[in-house]
Amino acid sequence: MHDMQGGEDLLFLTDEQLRQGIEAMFFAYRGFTADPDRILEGMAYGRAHHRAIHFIARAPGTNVNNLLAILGVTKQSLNRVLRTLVDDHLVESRVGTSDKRERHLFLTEEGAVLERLLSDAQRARLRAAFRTVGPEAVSGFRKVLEAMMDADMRRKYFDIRDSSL
Amino acid sequence: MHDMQGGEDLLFLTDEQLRQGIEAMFFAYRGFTADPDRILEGMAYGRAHHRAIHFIARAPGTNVNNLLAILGVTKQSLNRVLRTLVDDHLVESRVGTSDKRERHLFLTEEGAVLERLLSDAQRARLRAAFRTVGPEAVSGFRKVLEAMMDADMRRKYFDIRDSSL
DNA sequence: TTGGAATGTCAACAAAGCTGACGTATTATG
DNA sequence: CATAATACGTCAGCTTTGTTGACATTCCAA
Repeated sequence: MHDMQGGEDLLFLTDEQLRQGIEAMFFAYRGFTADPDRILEGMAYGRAHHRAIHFIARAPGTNVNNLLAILGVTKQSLNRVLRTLVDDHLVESRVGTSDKRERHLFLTEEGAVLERLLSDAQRARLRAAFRTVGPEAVSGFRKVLEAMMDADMRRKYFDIRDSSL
Repeated sequence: MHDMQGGEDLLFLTDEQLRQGIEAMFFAYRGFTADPDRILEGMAYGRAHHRAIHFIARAPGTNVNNLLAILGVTKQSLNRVLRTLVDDHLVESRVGTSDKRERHLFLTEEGAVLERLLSDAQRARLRAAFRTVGPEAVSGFRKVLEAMMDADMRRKYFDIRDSSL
């Protein structure tokens, strides 16, 4: 009994291949967060602080509502994180100019230092991985991740992406 | 002033590209867990239960220590999850045959039903993404994820992968 | 027979999510 | 102008999932 189909084109969608994809995501995400986690343990901060710092660095002057939408948490949860960062002078919260109800968020010098420390570690891992596999594979990696996002998250991802070109 | 280098080969490692990779991982992981999370909310289970169920389904008869190593949590944390699953008759814990200190873990019929429900949902999302981008991109996706793992996790990933062929 | 391994369990705690309720500016709107 | 809606902050309490530390049991192996 020989193969009826083209092989590669159909076989890559078997349940087994999909399960391997699932496990790859699981293990890779652990590696992805491992270095920043290590840096933050001991400090009074965690992964939630890292995420906030990352997106404030990425979109300086963003307001709380926007950050809320990107992070996908409640304002109470974000506020707890943001409060410690503001108290510790890593983040500055400025009253809005056009709309004074809004707060615009910026990293302080000190905040930018921590941000760089964290993102250097995370980028180093990604850079090593990217270098190992080559640009072709990286392109595929990005395509799959983008296709995997929820539609509204994909919109936000491209928003941030396109606003920093 | 014209380009001195090949472009693609060096540009794909700019900090901007790496940051986009980081954000792609963040948003994609959210999508990756969204469907199982939705299914589990309302039941008394969470993501931790899903992970345990997944790897027990994947390696039936695995012992606690092995599961501990794969999941990367403490035995106390795993035990809490495992206990509820055993109490609810989703997981069976059999005393080891060769080494009676060990417990071998299996899904019950009922457990297998839930496992299928969860993994069908998760696989459906991955399948859709994979179909959208094509086998070439999927291959790149897998390569990058594997390169991103910690060395010991990569070993475990391949162990599981190769044991179910 | 004795030390170490595998497992289970108790207690206490922390990080980070959640809901609900409420207060206070500020802006928008009828 | 009065009122509604928005943006933000905060209090209280709860859940999930992780952590340490301590201790008991069972069993394998030297």
